[in-house]
Amino acid sequence: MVSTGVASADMTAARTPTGTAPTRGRRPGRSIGDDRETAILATAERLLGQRAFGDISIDDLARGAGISRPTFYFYFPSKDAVLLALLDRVTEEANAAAGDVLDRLAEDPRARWRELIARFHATFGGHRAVVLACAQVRGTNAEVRRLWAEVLERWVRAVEAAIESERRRGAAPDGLPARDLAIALNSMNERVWYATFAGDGPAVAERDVVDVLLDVWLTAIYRTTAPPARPVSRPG
Amino acid sequence: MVSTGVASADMTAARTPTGTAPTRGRRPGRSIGDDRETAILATAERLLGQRAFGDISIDDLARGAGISRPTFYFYFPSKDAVLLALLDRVTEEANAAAGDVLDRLAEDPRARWRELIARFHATFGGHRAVVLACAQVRGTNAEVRRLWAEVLERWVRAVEAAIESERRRGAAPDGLPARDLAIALNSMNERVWYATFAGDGPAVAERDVVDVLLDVWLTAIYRTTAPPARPVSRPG
DNA sequence: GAGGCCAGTCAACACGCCGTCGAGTGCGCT
DNA sequence: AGCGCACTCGACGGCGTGTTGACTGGCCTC
Repeated sequence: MVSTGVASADMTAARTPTGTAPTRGRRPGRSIGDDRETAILATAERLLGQRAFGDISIDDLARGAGISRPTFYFYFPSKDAVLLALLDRVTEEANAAAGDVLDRLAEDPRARWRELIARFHATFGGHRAVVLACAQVRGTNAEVRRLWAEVLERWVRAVEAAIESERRRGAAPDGLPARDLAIALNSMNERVWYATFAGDGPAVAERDVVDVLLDVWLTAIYRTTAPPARPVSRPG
Repeated sequence: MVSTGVASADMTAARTPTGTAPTRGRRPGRSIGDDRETAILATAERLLGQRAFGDISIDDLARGAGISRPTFYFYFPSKDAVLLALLDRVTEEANAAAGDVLDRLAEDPRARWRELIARFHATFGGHRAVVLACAQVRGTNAEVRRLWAEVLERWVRAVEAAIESERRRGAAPDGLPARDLAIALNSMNERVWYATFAGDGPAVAERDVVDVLLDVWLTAIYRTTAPPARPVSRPG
């Protein structure tokens, strides 16, 4: 019943209400607004490293970017929109980092799964302030929740397909529906990383977290921590 | 740097600043204040079923309990303290529901682990509004975060001990440090339940969630979904 | 080169919620 | 009769938010 209503992907674009490309056409190069916008983004990521998202006011963001509070609204419709833009950059980076490792599982399953988890770990760890802030406001902000659900769905589908592929080639046994398994494993990673980066409550040491997650993934998918690289020849 | 400072377990007790038992001594039975207090709690849990915690004002809580806003502060120091009291009741119920199943694992490991997970599921599902609200504000409220970390630590320790016990009796193979494994599995459950109850993003169907979690637990701990009830006789 | 449009800017306002203060009321005990 | 305490609330000050309306200066058109 919170009702977000309209709000769509253009939440980050306050200016140029026309559907055309922003700030392009008349002025070929960068307008002054681009500088301000990136300044706000930079200020936000810097401030997030120092205090919680809720303790950062719009005035802080504006002052940090060298503008007044009303001017902030010229660039972003709300504080949350800034975080959304930051999250967008991180998830894109994560997607790029993941690459096509899942297509090359048969080469060496254990090594490839580890590569996947390690790359996500590196990406999130490199922007932990943003990731933590998003996890914190996901509860209160429908837009962040929606965007996160979208990227998670994408990763779940990729893992689901990979599990099914491994089952088809005989490397992984049948069992849980691949989608359910993919959801459970992705969920585990998310929560474990959060605890590790946040450092509150029971957490796995940052040094060990990739191998711990990998172990659970492998046993859940293959029932062993040493899955075969080539199809097993079934007797009969 | 948010600095909670003093804040301790007495966050829920605003009245009777003396260290003695609250409202006891002069009046033997229940004072009118007890009614108000439970009315606030009941209003909070009811309202949480309708809208998010952040969209509930202290005035809403007060009006719902038939008192004015300032009077609310006589009973609770803040809105968060109400949620904390609610969470306290739920975790106590969960602890009670868990009982001693972990001490009876050897009888029938699969059945006992399933019982444990199913009981937690039932408890959380019965108070999903409270659980969801806590997950949402854990990011912004240090007290909720601390309390949740405490109860999680307790469960992690219990599971860790159970895993080590299963390894000692030869039912479970060695592998990851038991504590890391316990953290990963508990984290998974928390996040998966959250998604299932919240219904946003990729989630396991509520009907299946216990069996999905169970499967991952068993494979991670035993490398099989059918762990032995009695010690295996090792060759040699 | 006069006119206008438009990106960009901010002082000032209205709103909502929060936490507190100080002034009450009525009951029970002395 | 009178003190004390559980309990109550009107009213205030503060903070952060989002909006309004007016202002500047560059560039483009006629």
